[in-house]
Amino acid sequence: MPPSSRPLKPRKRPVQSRSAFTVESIRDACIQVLLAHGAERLTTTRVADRAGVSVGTLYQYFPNKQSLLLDVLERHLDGVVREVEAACAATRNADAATIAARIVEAFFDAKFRDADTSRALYAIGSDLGAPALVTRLAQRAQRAVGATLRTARDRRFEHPEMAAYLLSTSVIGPVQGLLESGAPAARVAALRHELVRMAQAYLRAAGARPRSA
Amino acid sequence: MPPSSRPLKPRKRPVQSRSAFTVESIRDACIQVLLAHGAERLTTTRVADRAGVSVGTLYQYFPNKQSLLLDVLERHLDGVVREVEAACAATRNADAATIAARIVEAFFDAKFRDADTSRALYAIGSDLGAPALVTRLAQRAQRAVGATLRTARDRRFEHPEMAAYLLSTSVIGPVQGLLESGAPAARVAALRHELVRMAQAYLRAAGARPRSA
DNA sequence: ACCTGAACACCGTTCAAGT
DNA sequence: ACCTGAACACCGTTCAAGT
Repeated sequence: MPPSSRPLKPRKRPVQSRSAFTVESIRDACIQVLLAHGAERLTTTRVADRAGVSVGTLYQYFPNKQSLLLDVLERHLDGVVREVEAACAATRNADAATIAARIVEAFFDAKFRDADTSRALYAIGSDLGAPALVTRLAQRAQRAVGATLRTARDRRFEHPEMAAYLLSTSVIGPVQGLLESGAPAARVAALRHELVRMAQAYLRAAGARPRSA
Repeated sequence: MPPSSRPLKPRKRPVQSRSAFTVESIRDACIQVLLAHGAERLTTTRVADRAGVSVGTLYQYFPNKQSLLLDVLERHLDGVVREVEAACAATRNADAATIAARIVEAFFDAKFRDADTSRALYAIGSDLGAPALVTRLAQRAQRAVGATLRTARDRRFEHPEMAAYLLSTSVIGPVQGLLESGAPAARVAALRHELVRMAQAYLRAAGARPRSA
């Protein structure tokens, strides 16, 4: 059946604790299969096998393959956004340079903490539905960033949302490229530092000093 | 058969002119189906139907579905890179701000010239093999950018390749976000302008003035 | 409540037969 | 040289039957 013709969300919620364990093992198996076989070899049967259940069980909790992949992707991205939000909360009222550095570093580090998984999950990014999810989570990050930018003690931004958008999204490409190419740690570290410089340079250019022009 | 177990490149080359037409119509049909039905409804039979040929014919020129998608994606990206390369060639020996502006604008405009197609093609980005292709073309762009940065009349860069990498990749995220969200033209224009500012601010920070410190 | 796995439909790919 | 389309294998999804 065409997977896009049905609602994707209404996956069943586990009621008993043994099934909560089942669902979690299916998610784990999904990532493992993704890492071991790649996205195109990822089969619902294979995931179920690896999880030690039958396909039927998988379909009791995930209405289709895509919803499983999106669920796994969402959990990953949610963790990343959570760390960005924490960085924002922690740098309120700091100067713009510090804010820029902490935010960029938070995103960067969250992505590279488990680089293999991050990389494998990019493979999901195409399935229709993923863009929407990514957009939604990106907006959450932008809200946090924008709110913090407004508190910068040494800068006043005319369009904090736009600055937040650029700050949040400009990191994506460089990071994605590093993950995909499997760059060595030294290069990763160098680019992390360079990204911070870029973010700071941008905020310096985009925000005016509040008192003295 | 698993699509990843066989070499993907050796697709047949058309010899007679009528078959050259056939191949081109298959490529066109592929984009049309992508736009009309989306990536997950894109079926080799559907593409062949739309192209007015049989599936068998499609498989004479493309060893499998993925190679067709990659071919279409490659043509698109190649065009984009070509425009970036042209912008680089045209701004040699200009000042860093001009170089930054022309390069960012070239990429931006190439992507938004046919925004629908650009957006639809992101759906391919996942198929294993696409990351490699994207990486390869991104490197081509970076070489061009790096070479031009070295000629900037008012700046001297310690690591022109790194600056080129950041300049090239930092545009990807913002543009992708705009395409996916279908942002209105006004917002697109505003962000285009802001991206230029960011690129310029970064080059100012990353490159030293040659004579007077 | 939860699990199983054979059965069904659809799609990628092939190949013997045509022009 | 090029094209056709029925045939085959594999995978997503379902559902009747089990505990």
